[in-house]
Amino acid sequence: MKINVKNRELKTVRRYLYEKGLKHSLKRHTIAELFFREDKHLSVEELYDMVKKIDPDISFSTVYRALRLLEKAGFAVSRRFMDGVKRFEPVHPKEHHDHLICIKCGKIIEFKSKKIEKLQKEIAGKYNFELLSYRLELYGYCEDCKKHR
Amino acid sequence: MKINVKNRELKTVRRYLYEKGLKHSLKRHTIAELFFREDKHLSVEELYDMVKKIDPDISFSTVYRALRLLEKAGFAVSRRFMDGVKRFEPVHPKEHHDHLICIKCGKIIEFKSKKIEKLQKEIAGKYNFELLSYRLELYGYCEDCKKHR
DNA sequence: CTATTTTTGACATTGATTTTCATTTTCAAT
DNA sequence: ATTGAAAATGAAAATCAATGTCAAAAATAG
Repeated sequence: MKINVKNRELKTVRRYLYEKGLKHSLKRHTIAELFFREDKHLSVEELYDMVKKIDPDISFSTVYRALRLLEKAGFAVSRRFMDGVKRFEPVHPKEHHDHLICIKCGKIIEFKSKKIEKLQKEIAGKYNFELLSYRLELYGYCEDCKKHR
Repeated sequence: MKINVKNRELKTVRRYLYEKGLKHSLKRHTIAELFFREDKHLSVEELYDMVKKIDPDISFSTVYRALRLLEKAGFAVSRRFMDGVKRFEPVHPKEHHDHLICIKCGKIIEFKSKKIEKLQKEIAGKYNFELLSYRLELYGYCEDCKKHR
């Protein structure tokens, strides 16, 4: 039996809003649903362009604020890759992961490596750092793009 | 006998400028000297603030352009950490390195790990990526800051 | 020293992000 | 269903870092 991740996320979002005394609107719902469905790294701009096709009356501001809200609530995290643009991705109840980024087509692939994590902890320990988070990004040409460049 | 890194860098910068038909100005010299002397990750803003104390007649533009020039010439590289601000660091004739960043005081420590690099190559290979560059940043509290937080 | 070319400073522009504020919508209590 | 208080929304403005423009100033070759 398959769990419907998207609906579970949306229910939790609704509960969060309720607990915080915030309101649940159709527009917010549309945005969050699409965001969870896509389940990718998206900039405000990118998500806005997709949202527009579903409901042209949703403004950039609303998409922007919805993503900030999702982030504050812990349903999304944001990061900037080398282009300097902030991108959001849904947070899943899954482990930390890192990114392979194609510098030609922009494709982003997630991966994880326990071995690398272990080495990172060792390094932090060596410098007496209290390690809280980290980012590892690998840049290059993806399988498709390295053929035609 | 200690090698004067700073002067070696400046000589090379001067030669680079000459080869490119560019001019060597006192202001450029002041900026580059300070940049190499500090030998840290600095934003244009940060370097500008330091430069001002030496020569208040140097403008932000000039510092900005000097750093871009150093970057183009290969004497500096730039990157953005999580605060989204571009920072430059002098390039030394040494290997790739990564960063430990204190989220309280902003201190940046460099480190390298051959083991991690090897694992990265393996991962890129697994996804048929042609790996060109990468960044690894570890965030947390440094030795000093974890005491007083 | 002078002519030519580059550099500089001040300001303008860009592009992304964030804030403002007047208006509209939501939601709980009637 | 109506209403009133609080929150959400859209459009526009403000912000902020990064970058571009251009007339005036400075550097270098001759």
